[in-house]
Amino acid sequence: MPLAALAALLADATRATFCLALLDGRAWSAGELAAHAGVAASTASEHLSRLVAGGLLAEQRRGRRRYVRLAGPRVAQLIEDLASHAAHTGPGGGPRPATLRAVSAARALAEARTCYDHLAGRLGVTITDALTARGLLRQDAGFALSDEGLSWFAVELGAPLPGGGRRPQARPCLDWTERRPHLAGSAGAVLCTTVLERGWVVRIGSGRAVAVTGAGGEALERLLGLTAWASAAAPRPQEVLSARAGGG
Amino acid sequence: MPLAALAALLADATRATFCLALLDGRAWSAGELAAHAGVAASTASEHLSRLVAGGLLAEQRRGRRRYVRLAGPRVAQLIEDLASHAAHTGPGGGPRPATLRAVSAARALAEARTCYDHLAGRLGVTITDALTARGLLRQDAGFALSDEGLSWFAVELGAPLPGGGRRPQARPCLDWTERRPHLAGSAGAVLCTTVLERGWVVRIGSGRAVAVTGAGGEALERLLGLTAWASAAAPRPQEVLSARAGGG
DNA sequence: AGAAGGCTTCTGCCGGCGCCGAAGCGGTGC
DNA sequence: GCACCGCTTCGGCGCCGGCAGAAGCCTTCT
Repeated sequence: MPLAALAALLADATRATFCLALLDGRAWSAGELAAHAGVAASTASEHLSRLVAGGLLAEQRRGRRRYVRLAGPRVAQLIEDLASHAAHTGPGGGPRPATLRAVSAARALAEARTCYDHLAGRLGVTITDALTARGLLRQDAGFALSDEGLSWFAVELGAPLPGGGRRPQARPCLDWTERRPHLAGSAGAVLCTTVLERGWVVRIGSGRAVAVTGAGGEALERLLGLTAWASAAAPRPQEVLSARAGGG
Repeated sequence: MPLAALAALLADATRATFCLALLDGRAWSAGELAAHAGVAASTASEHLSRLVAGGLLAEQRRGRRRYVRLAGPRVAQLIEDLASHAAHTGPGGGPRPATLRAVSAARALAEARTCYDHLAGRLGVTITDALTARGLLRQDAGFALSDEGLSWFAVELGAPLPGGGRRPQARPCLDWTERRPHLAGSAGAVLCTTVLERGWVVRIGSGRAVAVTGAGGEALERLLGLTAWASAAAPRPQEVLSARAGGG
């Protein structure tokens, strides 16, 4: 596949909207995506077929529904990189949110969200900084876990990293809102899965926004010395609303 | 700038050809690019204007010539990532070279080439592996230079790395031909600049292909224990021909 | 079995984009 | 000053692609 053909898949506003929505790492149905992008079902169907044929999306038919998700971490990284570059390019920097509701949703997303399969936003960046300050993650000459970092995942967190796979254990992912790198790769995925499984972090709304729970605040303080979420209240109601809106 | 607009810049075969050619890190004139892509000067002019306006290229007017280059390392990385993903996607894998001359050029490129501002091909991957085997570069839990690696650049190579900049000192760049990562980032750039300055590696033809000289072979053996280029002959004539052809 | 719902295919419309050649502009060389 | 050269702008052509609506298929629900 030539480079231009791959880029053409993302060069349409509707398909780009699909891919950005799918960055939440979950599977969406064709109808959900159509409504999200504001196009007819027939239009969405054709777009999805092209994205699947191009290898960007993986589909799964369940009854009369067609569920679709990003084809894998590499695709997510590619879209994330493109989106990050796009956001920091051009005259205006980026479109500003129009409605009050959009502002609330944007604020919730900037605070804490998932980025495909890892944590992003202020939460993701703060955790990454804490790992670095504790000598668990090296950012000075690249981006890699130290030996202490590897044992921290296995012993302190109790979630050892898979080894030997082709996927890098640690890689930087440029955060849209913070404009600084946060932890991605299999370590980022393990961390995100773990905190969600243990109820330390919960999804709010139906989109990418998440919030730290009380137990999560305690865990972050115990494991990483983070006090910012130590006595965090439950997420405020207006931030829960329509968290699926917005691409960031 | 929306994601779709950025992708649209690369979604045209002619513009993609321009960007891939510019991955050699040097400045091309508008006419050179037009000839390379096989389009009229007027067509190339319009494409270049769009790429410059979109922030992908930086231009420099010199007299009646318009020189253009990639806007920076981030752009180069983005295009490299997209091209790498595109090359490994799709049914056929990729187009095969047609002519004998193209085969020779492709072989030279696979052996050793520049990738924007660092070394790639078998040479780049082998150096990266040697750095890793000597404990100078960690790839097991990410991608970062060790403290020994930092001092290796300063003491052994005699080219200390710039510190404190926003650009990562070490990052992986997936090699098209080897399908494995090689060293990029400021460390990769310093290494490439150094070996070119000292005549250890020379450009062959007008494109991205390079070759290790006799002095270079000795240096690689002394610094990294690499014997593969220790008694390398001068580059063979047919590999010099039309090394500018091919996008790889 | 019948009805409803989700998705797909087909058709036609329309706008945008890539392309070229011709003409024009500015810089360079003789 | 004149000719040449590289690039740009303009006009026009043709094609591709995105879009919605109608019709149809298949699954699920009642």
